[in-house]
Amino acid sequence: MSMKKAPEELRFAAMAVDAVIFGIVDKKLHVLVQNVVRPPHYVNMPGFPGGLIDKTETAEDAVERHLDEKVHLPVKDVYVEQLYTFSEINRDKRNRVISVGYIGCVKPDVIQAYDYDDATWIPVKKLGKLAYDHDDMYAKATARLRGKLSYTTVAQFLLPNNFTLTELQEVYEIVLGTDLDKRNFRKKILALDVVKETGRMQEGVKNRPAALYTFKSKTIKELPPVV
Amino acid sequence: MSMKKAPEELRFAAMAVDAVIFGIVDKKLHVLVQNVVRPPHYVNMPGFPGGLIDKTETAEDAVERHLDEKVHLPVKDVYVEQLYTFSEINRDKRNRVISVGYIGCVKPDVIQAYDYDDATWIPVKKLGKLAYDHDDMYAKATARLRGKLSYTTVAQFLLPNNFTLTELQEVYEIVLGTDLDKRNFRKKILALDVVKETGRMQEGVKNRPAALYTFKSKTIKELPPVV
DNA sequence: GCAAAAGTGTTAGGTATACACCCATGC
DNA sequence: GCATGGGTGTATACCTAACACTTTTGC
Repeated sequence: MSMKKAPEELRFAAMAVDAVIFGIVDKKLHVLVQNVVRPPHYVNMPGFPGGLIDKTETAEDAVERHLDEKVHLPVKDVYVEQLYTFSEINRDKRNRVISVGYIGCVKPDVIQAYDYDDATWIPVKKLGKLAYDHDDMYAKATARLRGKLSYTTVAQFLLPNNFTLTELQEVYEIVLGTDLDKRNFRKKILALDVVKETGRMQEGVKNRPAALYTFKSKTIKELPPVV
Repeated sequence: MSMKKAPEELRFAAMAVDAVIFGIVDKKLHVLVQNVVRPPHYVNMPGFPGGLIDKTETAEDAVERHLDEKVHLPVKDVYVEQLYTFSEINRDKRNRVISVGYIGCVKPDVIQAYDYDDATWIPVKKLGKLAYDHDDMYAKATARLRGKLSYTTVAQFLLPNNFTLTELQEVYEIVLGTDLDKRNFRKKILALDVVKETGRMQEGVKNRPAALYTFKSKTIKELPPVV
């Protein structure tokens, strides 16, 4: 079956996707940005990676392709979900572009091994003015991330497969910006029955080694509020 | 300033909006549907109202315009928020159309006064197969409505400005599909401090008249879970 | 033996749940 | 006076929050 184009006068806009990819490095929340080169309005301003949707793709396909092509992040390394669609008429000052925004999370080992010059992981506290309407996109993205963290098991996509309960707690503290009580956090998370002990221990640490845990399910699950 | 079109080969898709509008009639949750006439695939199948985004509009503008034009629901009568963007390649079998879905809520008096033949409020329990991917859209829409009801003051958009606490409780029961305890519900909702007594009472009821309440704020607010 | 992080329980306060009867009104 | 829905309080179980010391390891 062949898909026809809509009549020309209806196709005034290009469709794009953009992705706000989060990750934790050095106990700080980071996002992946790339300089935008789109004269005359946005030259060397950081923005979130993205690009146009192709006629053979869904938006989900497009975001995966652009993450791979533009910033060398293969699909398998990133959890993505749709965030919000941005359609302000002048959001891209050159042409009308409507963009479907996504959020994503990557595990720390992916960031550690990240080796691509044209994109940068920057701590969210150091984010300045971004290209297009990406400031707005960032605001929606962090709000979503915080919500998801409390009510789902997204934390698993910001951690290695095996992690200590302290590391898990730190994910919550870093993203939510609050300190949590160690004993209460452990009681809560264990009661939720989403993680299990691997039986293995931390190695090569210069203090008492912690037990390593893993999420029982590899997929995101809804939860009663963790925090 | 004039907005250029993107190059022709990038503009393969038309952009649309669709809106799942909820309302309560006779203590049952209803949605507004309209028969789709789009031969050869969708003829006289119910679908949610919507239409194309125009080059001078944002998606939000478009959804408001189409609700007004296609189903005679003026903006002022409906609370709308963006839901999700649907981009499956064959979601509209004739042309490539990407649609930004919205959910909306209207107050019962709007439905009571509703007088337009080309659209119908139907009880959600009677929804059958819908046009396009609107089944999927409906699933996302109800899930969102349930979430919003528990964590925000959306209920205000499904009720008259003045309502009894029993009516408020019924909104929760109808949408969430659960029975709630009257005393506990009242304690909870009053503790949240979002409604206030108007000082007025129900009139013309054949039993003890209930006190009328109103929401303190006309806009949606986040809440700790009501239910 | 010291520095560093791991691991572990109890108490008190507050919140959620379960539950039943009297009240005001119209007819 | 009866039918209808309005309005109210208490006791218990559960959950949350606050809080400090001992353990294990590397150096």
